[in-house]
Amino acid sequence: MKIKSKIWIESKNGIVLGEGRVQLLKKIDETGSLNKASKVLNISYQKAWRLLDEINKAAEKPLIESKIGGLKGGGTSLTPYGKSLIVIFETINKDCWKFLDEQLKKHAL
Amino acid sequence: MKIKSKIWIESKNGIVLGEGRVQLLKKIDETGSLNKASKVLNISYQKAWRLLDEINKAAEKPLIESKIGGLKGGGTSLTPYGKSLIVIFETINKDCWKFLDEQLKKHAL
DNA sequence: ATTCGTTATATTTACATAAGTATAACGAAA
DNA sequence: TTTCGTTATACTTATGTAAATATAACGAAT
Repeated sequence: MKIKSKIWIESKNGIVLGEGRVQLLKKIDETGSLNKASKVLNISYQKAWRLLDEINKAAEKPLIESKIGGLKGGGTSLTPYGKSLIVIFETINKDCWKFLDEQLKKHAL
Repeated sequence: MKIKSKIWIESKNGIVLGEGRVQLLKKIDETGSLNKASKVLNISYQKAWRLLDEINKAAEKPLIESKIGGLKGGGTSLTPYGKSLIVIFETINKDCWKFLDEQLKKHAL
């Protein structure tokens, strides 16, 4: 018997961060490109783009910046706000898992 | 900005309890019947039955007891173990929500 | 102007999950 | 033994979500 959880952060305009979105943003930060990030994560570019679009619509301040065109075609990068939000999300997520494991033990399951 | 979560309890044989399963079990406890519970919850009997089947396969000890036939056609009821598990689940779930709200405040979001 | 790799978007197709339909099995009581 | 409301199960049909396909837009450098 084990306890599992999923957490997400949302505003009145939709979901800002969940596990999948954080994973995507981290890969964008690593690669500098939404296109490359989607390939590494093995999801379609369209799905990745839609996720980013939803994040943008839900967030109060921009988490990412996109550039279109140019020699390298463009690219996507994280804002300092975006980076800090990711760290906070992952911290809370880990702490939540720890909390739940403790609760399960406490109730003797 | 608010933080949300879903938790569930699983064994090596599948998911024992989640929010939907707990809701179903509680309605079974109220009505004494899987059929009635499914109608109250506005889900098909087949879906409700499948959920119960998965619970039975996943659980180490039975959470429910079913009777087929008889004057009233039969019925489904919760075992003491099932009832206690529901209480534990709901307690942990509420405590988890509280914990997450605190974490969000702590990180100033 | 052309090239290039990217972002941005619409449209179609596939698939997994839920819903709907149908039917058998059961057993206590009249 | 017939009736009744239930559990149990298979099979078909929708439906919503993801994937696939296609294409436009962009702009720095050559």
